[in-house]
Amino acid sequence: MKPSDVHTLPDGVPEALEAEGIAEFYPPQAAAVEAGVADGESVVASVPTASGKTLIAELAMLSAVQRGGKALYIVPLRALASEKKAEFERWEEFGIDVGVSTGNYQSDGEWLASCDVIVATSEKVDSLVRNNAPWIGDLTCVVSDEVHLVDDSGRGPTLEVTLAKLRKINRDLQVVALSATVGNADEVAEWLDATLVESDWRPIELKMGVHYGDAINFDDGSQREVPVGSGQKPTAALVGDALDEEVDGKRGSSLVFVNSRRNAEAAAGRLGDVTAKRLAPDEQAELERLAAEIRDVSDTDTSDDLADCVRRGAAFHHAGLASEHRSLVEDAFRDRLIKCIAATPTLAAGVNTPARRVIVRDWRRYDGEFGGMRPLDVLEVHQMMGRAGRPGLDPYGEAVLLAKDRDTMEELFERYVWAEPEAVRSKLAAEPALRTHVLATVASGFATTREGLLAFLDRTLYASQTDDDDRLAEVTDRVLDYLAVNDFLERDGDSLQATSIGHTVSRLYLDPMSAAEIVDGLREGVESAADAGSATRRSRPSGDAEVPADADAGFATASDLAAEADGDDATGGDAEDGDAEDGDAADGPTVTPLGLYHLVARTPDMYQLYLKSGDRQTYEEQFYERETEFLGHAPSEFDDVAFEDWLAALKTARLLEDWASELDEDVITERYGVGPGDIRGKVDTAEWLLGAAEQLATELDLDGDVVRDVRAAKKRVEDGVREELLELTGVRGVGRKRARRLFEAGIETRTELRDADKSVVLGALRGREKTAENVLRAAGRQDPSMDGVESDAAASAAATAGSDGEATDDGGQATFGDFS
DNA sequence: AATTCGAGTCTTTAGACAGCATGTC
DNA sequence: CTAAAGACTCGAATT
Repeated sequence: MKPSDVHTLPDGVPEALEAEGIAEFYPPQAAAVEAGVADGESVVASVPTASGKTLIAELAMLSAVQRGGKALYIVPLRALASEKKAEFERWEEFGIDVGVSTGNYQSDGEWLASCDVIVATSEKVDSLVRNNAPWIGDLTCVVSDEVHLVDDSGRGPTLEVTLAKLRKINRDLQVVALSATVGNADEVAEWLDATLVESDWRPIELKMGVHYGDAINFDDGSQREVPVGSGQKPTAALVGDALDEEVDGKRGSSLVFVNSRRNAEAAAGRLGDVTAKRLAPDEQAELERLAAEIRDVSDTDTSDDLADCVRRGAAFHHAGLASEHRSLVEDAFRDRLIKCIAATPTLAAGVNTPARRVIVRDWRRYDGEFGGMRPLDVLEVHQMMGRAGRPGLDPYGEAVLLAKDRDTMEELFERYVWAEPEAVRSKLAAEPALRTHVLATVASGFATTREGLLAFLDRTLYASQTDDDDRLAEVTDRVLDYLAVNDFLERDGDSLQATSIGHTVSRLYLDPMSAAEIVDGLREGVESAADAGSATRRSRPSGDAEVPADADAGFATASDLAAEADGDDATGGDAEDGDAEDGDAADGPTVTPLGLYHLVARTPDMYQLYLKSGDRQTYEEQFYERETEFLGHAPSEFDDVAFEDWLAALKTARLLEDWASELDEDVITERYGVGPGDIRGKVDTAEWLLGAAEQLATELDLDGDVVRDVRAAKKRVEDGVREELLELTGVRGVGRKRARRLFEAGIETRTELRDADKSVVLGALRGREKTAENVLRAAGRQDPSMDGVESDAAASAAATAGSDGEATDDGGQATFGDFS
């Protein structure tokens, strides 16, 4: 069967597909067409990665649009949303408009309504449904990519409930679910009333095997000699071997999966030795350029280490990388410039990065709940192995596990090579998942009674998988109690209704538990502010009498210590603000940024930082020093679990405070043991939660000061600056660094900037004319031209002094970058 | 005397969605 | 009930 056999596509599309080289459909694609994907029929396609799933989705969506409909493509990751959008945009010449909607980025709302195909994350779709996006009702076709993720306890329930809601809104909705090969695709198909298309077929052969001794033993019985030199690690031997084998003049790249970030970095460092020896001269030059670009992304150790690997042809990849790092590495690997990536599972789930050889080095991963190292799921290992084989480059892909003895080899064959993937099971019947979805379901009118709610939940995968209806009802009742107690819902006899605040929580996409924590915390903040100066102090354990009872002394000690220890003064100033306000509580707030950061950090919506050894003591001390700033009730220090959580949240809050005190990225990454990507993640989440807190405070009509404090704390974390720079960072083109330099040069407000002496502005911005002109224009200056203006010496001196070490450190690079 | 090597011990441990309204150095 | 790699530490051997 071929594209022109499908008569439901828009004119020209079959020809375009054939022009792309699709002379004949792959067997799973043909099966899907026979099942009616292009005729509006629902289909579940459970097929290996890279076997043409996307085309199945495209056939469904394009034919749906041709019939006058509208299609939605649901992805699990934001990065995949942009990838898919770019892919679908090639249909624009046939009149198909493509839009994206994620938390990060979204096409204009009105345009979205006019789009034919919309790509969005599952959470975003859920949110759009909650907020009654007008176009949801127009959908005729929904594609759910990677549906097997309904098995995920954190995010699976969202996908499940969202699909149920979409199907309820439009009874004739065509659902196309794309899944990795799983143990029970039939159950998924049954749930969605869809035809199942199941296949093991791959366009590129995948050889799976286990390396043991001096050879890879493949599943087809063949062997490949890969001797491990003395003092050499098997991984290095395998990477080198792949690179030495040329097929059509193309050398083999490798992907190595390991179980921790640290292992990824260490392995990449070692593998750099292997790749560096095998680079062509032109590649070396190219890699040097790439390394410089990577180093430029962020001034941190992670960035430097990555650059060092990359210049030798290897790289590591994990969630601690800045997103720019990630895409630079991914792109260079796809362009075959980087020969080998050592990665954590980020890469297995993310954007498409195929390699000739995939090495699953670590097949066990630490799991705290399990209490040790736990073998990875078959599904997960298969996902990694599925990355083997680059279409058009490799005749086959090789996926290799490592065994150090014969027994392990047998076990690995048994456990992964021959094994069927696990069945996917719904995780909906857990309290945290239901808490949020029950509220949303009631708030957006999908159910108005307990029975209606249960009837709706009966449309989920969970219900179709369980025989025990009581369990769901039982958890639902517990959740309803919780929501009623916290005033998110009202129960009147049998009927359920969301309160005004309940609606807000649902709309803001908050976990109700986060909302309850935030509301409690803010209320307490207001009360203690009203309670001028007599902020309640918690009692200390008896041995701690030497800690000054006076708040001012306590803060001074804290900040002095911090400043001394780090050799910079950024923390000091912030604590001083606290001093002034705390000492004069009669007309100042007792709601400090740290208090707010801590409040949002201990919410279930914020992913906690891990307390390392020594951290416990550090943050316990800070707990007592900053005690008055916390909003809400601190747990007793004898309640070990709760207290530790509180301290972990304090660590997160301190990170945010440091960021909002203009501490340099490298200092923060070092102090908290995180990567640049983690800082961005924390800051993003805090921004979102503080934005939600602001709206909750407004909605509850809390004291105006609190709203103002929340907004200021949010702005500070958003821009990464202290209070006094907020006005300057409001100017386009002025971020935390430039604002500080301008401030040091005596320019403190937008007006002062607009009317400032040009030479002072130029000096403060390190003599970069173009930048200075843009900044002045953004500030509203009529004649921003810098022609013939000389840098003011005092201003440029002040600017460099303000950012000391860093100026000498990257000065050369910054100038260099300026010319490009 | 400084440096290197190695055995034994200690420490640490993956990932990442969401509101709203626009733009870093 | 469960692991393993890397970082660190300390002491001995080497240069």
